[in-house]
Amino acid sequence: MAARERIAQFRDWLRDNGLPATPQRLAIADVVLGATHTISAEEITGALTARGSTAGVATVYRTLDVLVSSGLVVERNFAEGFRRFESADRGMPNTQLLCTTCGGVEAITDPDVESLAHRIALTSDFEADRLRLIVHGSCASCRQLPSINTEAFAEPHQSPPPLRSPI
Amino acid sequence: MAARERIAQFRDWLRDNGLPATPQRLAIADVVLGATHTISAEEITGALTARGSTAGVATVYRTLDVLVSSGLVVERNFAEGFRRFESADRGMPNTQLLCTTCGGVEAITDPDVESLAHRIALTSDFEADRLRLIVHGSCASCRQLPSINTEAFAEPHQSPPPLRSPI
DNA sequence: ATAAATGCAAAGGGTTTGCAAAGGC
DNA sequence: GCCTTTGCAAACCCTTTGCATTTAT
Repeated sequence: MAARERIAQFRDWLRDNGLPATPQRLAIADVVLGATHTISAEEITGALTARGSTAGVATVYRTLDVLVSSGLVVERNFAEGFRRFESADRGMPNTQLLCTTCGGVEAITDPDVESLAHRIALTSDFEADRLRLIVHGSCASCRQLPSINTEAFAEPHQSPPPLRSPI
Repeated sequence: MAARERIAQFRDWLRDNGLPATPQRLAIADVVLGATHTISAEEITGALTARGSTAGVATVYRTLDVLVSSGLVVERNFAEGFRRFESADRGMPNTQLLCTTCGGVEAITDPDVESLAHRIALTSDFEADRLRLIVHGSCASCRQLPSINTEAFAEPHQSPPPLRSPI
């Protein structure tokens, strides 16, 4: 598993941001980044005690915030009444944000898209193969420059317009 | 406005199910079904007091359950720490299930797609306009044709490699 | 008349916060 | 040693539940 590398990345990120690499943080990162699936705050504390180390509930939540800030972990909400967390290293872009003004495309990865699509496919007795969420709208740059041309930045802030028409 | 018709529908649904059409229920239905956007439980109580009528918090939540059961209202979760509700009548298809075998297209509407897209757009500082979830895969009919494969993971279609294996 | 809904307040569950003590850099 | 983190518990927020009272049919 690349979990060890990712923990190193977390340690580096902490150092680069002047944050202490406490044993609790590393242990929590180890649990979350090493989990095969999503994991809840409660499950994290359980996994910690199971491996000998411990961390208070507050510390778990605060560390999760740090992990999400570092970009190594993503939060996933299944409307269960609590949140789940998962390593952010899985998945290639499944979502495209298409700016109708500048034609830019931002490809992002969001695990919830996979979950939702899978759930919908199940409901419709459909076997999902590959999927994509397409969102048309206005990117931040175009909204902040209502009348001014987008040449404020030498280069277009995104790729050329999409080749394939949505639908 | 069609809101009045929908309230009549709610009243009918209550009668058909032997449930009393209390003034609180009708008032709450009026607020939710008449709202232009999503609305939270707190906003509902606020709107009620603003129009003279009142309803306890518990009644609001219990009535929301009833409204969702009737199918006239859908719950939407934006991971804000609380829930939002919306009239279920707006919703043109936002999801397409494309069968790569027969080329068939099934268009469906799922409120969660809207919720998810809005959440993603928020995170990316993107203003969503219109959106669509596209799922490529195999429809039920086409999967039953090769009767040798029960279904499970017997032998997945060797078609183009999936962008990512469904969860 | 009767079964159900309401309101109030208290409980509930996940998450956050305040503050003294502990610890990384 | 300074500044941040930790741990504990209380506080918080949204939501649900218990129970006496009110109400629709």
